[in-house]
Formats: sequence, C-alpha cells, structure tokens
Amino acid sequence: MTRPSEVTRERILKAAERLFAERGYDGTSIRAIVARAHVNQAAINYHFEGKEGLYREVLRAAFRGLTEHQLASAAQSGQLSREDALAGFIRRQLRPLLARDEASRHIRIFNWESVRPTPVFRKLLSEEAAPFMGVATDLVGRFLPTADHRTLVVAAIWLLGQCSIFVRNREQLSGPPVELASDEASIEWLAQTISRWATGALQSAG
Amino acid sequence: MTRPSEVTRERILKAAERLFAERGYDGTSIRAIVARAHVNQAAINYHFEGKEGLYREVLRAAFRGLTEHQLASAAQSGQLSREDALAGFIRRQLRPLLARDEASRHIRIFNWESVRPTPVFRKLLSEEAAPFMGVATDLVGRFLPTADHRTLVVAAIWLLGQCSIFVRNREQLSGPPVELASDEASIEWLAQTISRWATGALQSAG
DNA sequence: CTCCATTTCAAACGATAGTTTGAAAACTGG
DNA sequence: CCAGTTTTCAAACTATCGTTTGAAATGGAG
Repeated sequence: MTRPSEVTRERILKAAERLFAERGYDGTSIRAIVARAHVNQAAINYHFEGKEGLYREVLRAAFRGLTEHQLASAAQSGQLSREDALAGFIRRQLRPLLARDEASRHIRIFNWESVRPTPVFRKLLSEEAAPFMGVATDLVGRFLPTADHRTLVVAAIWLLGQCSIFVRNREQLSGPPVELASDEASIEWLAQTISRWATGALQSAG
Repeated sequence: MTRPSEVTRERILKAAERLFAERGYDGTSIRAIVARAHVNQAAINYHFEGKEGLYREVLRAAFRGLTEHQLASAAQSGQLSREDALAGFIRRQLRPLLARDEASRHIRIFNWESVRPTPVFRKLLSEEAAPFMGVATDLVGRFLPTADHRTLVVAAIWLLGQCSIFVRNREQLSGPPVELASDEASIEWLAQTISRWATGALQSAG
C-alpha cells in the first residue's frame, strides 16, 4: 500500500526546510514553498493542515537529524582519551562551517528558534534535549570528576558556546573586519585551536 | 528652534525598539508600532521614510548603546591585572542576563540579525565593529603575547561565545532540562565560573 | 492676528499573506 | 473495467501588510 501522496509530501518538506532555514517562519510564504516544490498551493493545507503544521514537521525532522548525528558519534567516544573525545566533539560541532549541507540547514532552523522560540520548539526541546545534553555533560565530566551536576551542565553549555558562535555567525565572520576563512584547512585549524583552549581550561579546572 | 515633532519621533523609536527586539523585523508591523507609541500610522513614513528607515535608526541606536557601554568600561581595564580585566569583561557580557533592560533589548536585536543579517546591519558591522573587537583582542592579547593577529581575533570571538550562548539562549536555559537560575547570585557564580575556565585556558595557552 | 511651513490624522490603495472551495484528475480495491 | 476514495488543481476569499493621499490641525515668525 504505497501512498502516491508521499511524493508530494516529501517535496513540500524538502522545499520548506530550505526556505524556513534561510528566511525563518515569518519570512517564508506558502507560495514560495509551493513554487520551489512544484506542487499546488492547497497541497500544504491538505497534507499538513496549514503552514504551522508543516513547520512542526520540519522542526521535528531537523531536531531528529541533528541529535541523531551527535548521539551516533558520541556512542564510540568512550574508547577515546578524554582529550581526543573533546577534540572530536568540537570538530563535529564546527562541521556546518564546512558545507551548506543538511546539518547546516537544521542548525539555521534552530538559530531562528533561539531568537524567538515557538511553542512547538519549546515542547520539543524540553522533551528531547536531555540525551544530547547528557553527551556533552558526560564529556566535560571526564575532566571535572568532582563537579556537581549544575556545574557540569554549565560547563557543557559553555563548551557549546565556544563552537556555536563561529557556526551561528559564519556569515558575518567571513566578511570584514574578521575575514574568517571557511576552507577545510582553516576550519581544521580552528577546531584544533578551540580544542587546545578548551582542553587547557578543563585540565586546569579539574 | 525646538522641534515639536521630536516627541513623536522618540515615541516611535522607543516602541519600535521594543517590538523589533521582541518579534524581529518581519514579525513587527507598522500598525503594532503606532498602536504602542500612540501615534498615527503615517507618522512612521513621515519621520523615517518607511519601516526600513525606522529599523535603520533603531539598529544604529542599539549598536551605539552596546559598544559605548563596552568601550567605556574597557578604557580603565589597563589598570587591572589581566585576570581581573578578563573577569570584568565576562561579567559585563553577562549583564543582560540580570534584567530585561535596554541592553537586553539591544542584544535581542543583534540576535535577530545574526540569523539573517540585513544589508543595513552588514554595513554597520563592517564599519564600526572594529573598536569593540579591538577591546576583546587586546584583552586576550595580554594572555597570548606571542600570538599572531588571526589567532587573537579567533580567541576574542571564542571568548565572546562562552558568554553569548548564555545570554542568547537565556529563555530556553531557564526552563527544563537546564533550569538555569537568573537571580543575581547565580549570575555572579556563572560569571566567576566562566572567568575561571577562560583564565585557565588562556594561561595554559600563553 | 495672519501667514505659512510643519506635523498630524483618517481613509484608502495595491500587494501579498494563509486559507477555503468545489470540481477535475488520479489512483486503488474489487 | 468500474466505483469510490484519495489527491491535485485553479480560483477566489478574507485578513493584514507597508505605503500613499489630501485635508485638517498645529506652531512659530513677522
């Protein structure tokens, strides 16, 4: 029982993800989505019961894509030294700098939400952010074995902040006055530099 | 020659700053602004030549307010030890966490711009970000006397990232699963904790 | 007070937004 | 192949957007 409408559904989701990532919820019109997806305008209401329902689906997919990627990589980090695990974590966090791929779009959608969270996003975050935060807290916990839980959570966020500022402001930082390069070698250098500093901080604190 | 229209102008600017900070450029309607400012709808076009012109003025005021505050505080940091100067810088960066004051609104406007920069913002940034970045690079430069300019710029951004993630995501972090408190004592603890880690990183790197 | 530029105002404009409609087309199970 | 459901489609609907208009009100200079 293959559903013929799945093709339309997927086309809408794909187009909507790109546009929501690029222009945000308010800045993206139904007409822009259907034009890119090559479907009829009423298809969105038929398949998703409106713009908001479509956005909900895009948000869920983005969240799933991001956390699954992070959790999968973190599963094997126990075999690495804490320093190598930290460096790998930071390099993965900086990955969206390299290409405008799917992960990059997912992060952009999250960036929009971080400015003005929708109720849909709030719910998603409160329900499903715990595993990802667990990965990060476990990582810093290997450096801070005596720290309490609150400190570990703050340390995890602090670590994420060191990466996210480069990812989030990629566009501005590529121009003057910073002129941050985005070729593979430069990003690798950036990842190693941040890893060195973060390692120094955690080692001297633990 | 006092201009009677200044009252209307200021009322519009004040209302617009609040709404742009809260809902972003696209999410804020002219009608919402004039309703809050208690002025006629056409006043915006009369005084600012349209919504975009008004936004330009709000953006300029926000930029001025933020950087002036930072630059003024940085002027006397040369008398402090590098560790104390760093701690003060971090504490000032975290200030918007304490209250929803003017600085908090300015930062929110910048957050909107970091997701999808308007041409107005790009120009402003490329022309006037240098002094502020200079303060930050000078600060980290006291820890990294042998580093080249690119490394100092990256270190400055890296330092800003450690603070901005808490400021930017204040709303989400105050809820589950993080439950970050925002009373004065908690923020002071946060500032000292970040200062300790950042100091450790820069000391071990320099 | 009078004159004239400045400022305010209510109303309407064209454009675009998200959604609804009802019929046509396509597909599926029998 | 047919009957009945699912899916697509062009068009129109209502609401809201930013902007424009032209007259009314206001304020200061002579």
